[in-house]
This record gives sequence, structure tokens and C-alpha cells, in this order.
Amino acid sequence: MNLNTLRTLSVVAEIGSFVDAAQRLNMTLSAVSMQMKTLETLLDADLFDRGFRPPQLTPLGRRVARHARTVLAAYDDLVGLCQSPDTIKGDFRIGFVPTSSVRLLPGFLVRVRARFPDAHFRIETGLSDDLLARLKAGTLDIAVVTGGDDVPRTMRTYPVSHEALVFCLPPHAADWSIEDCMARISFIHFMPHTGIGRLIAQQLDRMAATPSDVIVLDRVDAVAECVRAGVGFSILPEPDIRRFATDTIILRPMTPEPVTRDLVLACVAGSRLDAHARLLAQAFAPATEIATDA
Amino acid sequence: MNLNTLRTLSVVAEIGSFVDAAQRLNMTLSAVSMQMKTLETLLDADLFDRGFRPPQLTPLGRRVARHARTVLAAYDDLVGLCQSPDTIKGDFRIGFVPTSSVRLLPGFLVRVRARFPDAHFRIETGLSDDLLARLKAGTLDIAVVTGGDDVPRTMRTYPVSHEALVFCLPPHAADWSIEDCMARISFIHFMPHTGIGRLIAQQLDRMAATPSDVIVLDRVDAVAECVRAGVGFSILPEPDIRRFATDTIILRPMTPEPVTRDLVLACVAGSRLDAHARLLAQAFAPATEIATDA
DNA sequence: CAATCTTATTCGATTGATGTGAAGAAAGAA
DNA sequence: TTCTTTCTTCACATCAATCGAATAAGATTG
Repeated sequence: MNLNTLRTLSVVAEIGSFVDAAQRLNMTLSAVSMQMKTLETLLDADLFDRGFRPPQLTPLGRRVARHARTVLAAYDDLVGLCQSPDTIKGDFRIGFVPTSSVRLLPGFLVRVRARFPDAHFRIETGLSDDLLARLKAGTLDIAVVTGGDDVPRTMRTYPVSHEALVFCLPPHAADWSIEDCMARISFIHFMPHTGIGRLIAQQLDRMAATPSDVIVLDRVDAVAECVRAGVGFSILPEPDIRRFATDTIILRPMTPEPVTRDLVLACVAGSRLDAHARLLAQAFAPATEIATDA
Repeated sequence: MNLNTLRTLSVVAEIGSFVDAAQRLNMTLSAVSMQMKTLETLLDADLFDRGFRPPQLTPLGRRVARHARTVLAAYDDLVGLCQSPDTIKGDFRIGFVPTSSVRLLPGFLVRVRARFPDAHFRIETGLSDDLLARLKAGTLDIAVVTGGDDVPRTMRTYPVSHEALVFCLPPHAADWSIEDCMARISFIHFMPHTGIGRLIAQQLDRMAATPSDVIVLDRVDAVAECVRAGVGFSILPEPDIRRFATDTIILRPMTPEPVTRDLVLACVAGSRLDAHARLLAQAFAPATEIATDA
């Protein structure tokens, strides 16, 4: 009759390991193990196949885990019934795409703490696709992701920031045209399979320009260092690159017209934060303001 | 995060008093009070108006109580997922109409205990209408009620017993016709607003006979004693009247043709006992067999 | 408007459930 | 095999829930 075991099961099912689930839940491994054993006894069912070392969910276990999320969602709804719509209380899980977690997160936390002292957020980082999948699965309440076509219709989105994409050139290429860069140095591509990476790839397509060489990196700071070191040039959101060595990296607006990357707060329609998402979105100041803070 | 408080709230909302809810739940009054207080603190909401002395649910409290049943139902479903369809385990609430609780209940309990040792039933007695309302509200899992038009379509029913209605005449009226009885002695009517009472009323209508005088009683044993004492005559299901003084009461089949009262096991389609209801119905032996046992 | 009844709240004591940390067992990798 | 990782088990500590008794507060009655 205790929902904690169901929440644990849900996380274990999502993560696929007792240790990692324990870490996520701030409990010891033994507590997770005991909860799962208790649950199996209570339901008189084999939820896990202990023949494997991360114990594997049985088919029944998977069904129960899925159903557990239904129960938890119903419970969360009940809690939501009691909350007035202009304040936010409770424990929530919020996801951030990596770049936003660096720039937007601190300001968000400061404002949210001031405005909603009774709301607590567990922050998790992931790529847009990952976060969206977890929103859908119910293991995340709300997330900041790259807006665009990739966000399903079933989700409500609220704009959080608009950021211009810019060319980032190494100092020695200060006078080069973009075509020169394409021909003479590498293009440093921020992960093409991410929300922002896809946006960058679109720009490359649009310019109908094929870089002579492409280097893929998974961190903005790594990209910045490579550009500064003269390894190549890149395209990145302006606020992101500004955080690194602005003076030693040449920034140029996108041609022929500016291109923006939009970060949005996404939330499953009807989920427990649905009614509050707009309020939360206000806790993100305009992107430029935050950028100059940094 | 504990469903017990929700279950308590649900019962309190149904019954409308902490004392009675405590009794039903086998807890002390103080435990109920504490749970409700804890729940109010947890949800940070006023569920009850303590200005009255059975505390009254606030509108929000009513909504929460209703939603609590949704959560509990989802949880019960989850438990149901793990139960194999040909066995029954768990704690259930079963309702009996008063007459059936006397005759059918003992046999039912004996058979159920033998066949489903891990199933436990809380037995509650009530009139058909009451039991049906509680099935719908989710505070009862299954119930034995008088079958007929009164059972809503949303419920599945399984026949439990067919019982002939009979005229019950006092010894001194042994040679009288029914018309004589109508004219000369009172008709003792078992509660007309109950399932079986309505059936009896229909018979009176069908015979187009208006009794000279009607006495309404709410207990079969009281009816039997009155008939035996010569106060009047009556119509009752045969097995019920047979339990009392068969030798001193004259039984006569209904004219022109026999009429039966059907007891059915009713269960809300899709509820957690839905899949097992047929099995449970088998735990009721044919009515005649039980009647001769008594 | 007492006096009384009924019902809910509060409080200290007890019990039971749940979590922790360390030691042991079991699966998977080297 | 041997080592590493991961889960299980156990004794112990901690916290939450319940009980019974005393108290308080709304309802009822004369």
C-alpha cells in the first residue's frame, strides 16, 4: 500500500540497474533491493529474473512497472487537485539539454526558489530526444529542450530563449570568407544527432557548402577551445560561444539571414505540471539577459 | 505516499463519520483522525470543515475523495495484473442482501475458504439498491443482490440462486382461498422498497387483488412469526420461509404460474474482481441444496 | 442556557515498518 | 580461475503509525 515501492520500481525499470536507481533516488542499494523484494512478495509475482546480474524485468514485471506509472500519475493528479493554480509546491523532475544547463539553470533556480519556495526540482541533464522520451514515459515532469519539429504535438511548449546562431572563426581566419573556411580548415560540428546539431546541419545544407573536413565534438567548451586553437571553425548559438574567450574567437552572423535556435520548456499536456508550465517558463529570463549575466 | 490514508478518506467520505469509518476499517477513532490530519498536512489543503461535529467534507475534500478512489482502483488493477485468472487472492469487500446473508453466506464462506485460501472477504449487509450504489462507488467489490431490471447494464451478473415465491398462510387459513385471505386477514408485506419487496408488489398487482390491510415488516423472521400467529398472510421466497416453522405455516405455490426471485452476484465490469466473478459465483451452491442444509 | 451526549482531537507509550552499513553470494569479465 | 561488479542478507538504528486514555468541542435535550 506504499507508493514509494512503485516509484522505485518505475525508476529501476527505466534505468535498468539497482545501483543506479538507488543513486537517482538517494537511497542505498540495499533499500532498493529490499523494496523490490517486498513488492514481489506483496504481489506474489516474479517481477525480476535474478539469473542476470543487473536483474532483468520479466514480461510481467514490465507490465507492472508500466502500470505503476499510471498509479503514480493518478496520485500526482490528486496532489495537483489541491494546489492553487498560481503557486507551485511539491517535488518535480526537470530536464535540461546540456548547453542550457550551463547558462539557464542558475538563473532559473534562483528565481524559482524566490517565487516558489515550496517547489523542489530534481535536475537531470540529457539530449533533447532523450528528455522528450522521458517526458512521455512520465519519468520527467518538464524539460528544457531545443524547440522545433522534433517536439511532438502532445506536448505543450513555452518559449524560454531565442538565440542567434553564429559562425565562430579562429583568430587567424579573421579576414576569410566562409567559403574560404570551408575549403581551408575543418568544420567543427557539435553533435549532429542532437536538437541543436540538427539545426547546424540544416544551415550547412542551406548554404549548399560541404566542408572539406568535419570534426564532431560533444561539448561546447571543447568546440570553443578547438576554434581558438585554430583547428577549425564552427556554428554555435551565440550565448554559448560567448561564454568562452570571446576576444580570441571571431563571431559572424549567419548569412544570408540570421538563424535562431529556440529553447522551449516542454511538458506533456495534462501532466501534473501542465497548469503551471507557463509560470515556470517565466522563471527563465530572456536569453540575452542571462547571456550578459554570465 | 501511503494509500491507506486514501482508503480511509474514501470510507470516511462514504460513511460521513470518523467513528463509523474507524469501525468499518478495524482501526481506532484516533488513528482515523490522525490519518486525515496527516493527509491534510501533506496535501496542504482543508479537506474537512471541523466546524461541524461529524466533520464535513469541503468541496475540495469531496473531489479529493473521489479522485482517491481512482488512485485506489488503479492500484487494485496493478495488483490484479499479477493474479492468475483461475485463482483469487487478496482482500475484497462483498455485499449481501439481508435474506441471502442468512442462507447463502455460510456455504459461500466454507467453499471459498477451501477453494481460495488466500482470498479474504469483508462481508457487509445492505439492501439491493444500497449495495448497487456502493458497487458503483467502488467501496464494494462484488455483491449478492436481487436480480432484475434494477441492476444497471454496466454491471455483470452471475446467477446464484432461483427461488420460488410462495404464499404463506397461517394454520387457521389452511382451507381458505387467496381471495378469502385478501378479504379477511392482513397482508404482511416484506419491505416494498427492496429488491424482493418490489417483486412481491408486482405479484399483488398481477393478481389485481388489493389486500384489505397491509402490514410492512423488515425482517423475514418477523413476517414468519406474524403469519404463524395468525396476524395475516404473506408472500416470501420459499427457502426463506422454510427456515421458520414449516410445519405451522401453510405454503402454497404462486398462481396462476410459479414466480421466482433470482439472486445474482453483481460486479462492475472492469473492476478488479470482474475476471473472477464467475469463479466466485460457483462458490454458491444451488439455492435448494443450501436451503435443505439449513 | 445549562447539562449531557456524542464525536473528534491530542498526547505519551508501544509497535511495526523501512532504511543503513557491512558482510556475504552470485553473475559477468578478464 | 580470479577479479570486479552488482545484488542479497543480516543486525541494528530510526522513524512513522497505532493504540488507549484524557481532553476538548459541536450537537442535543430538558
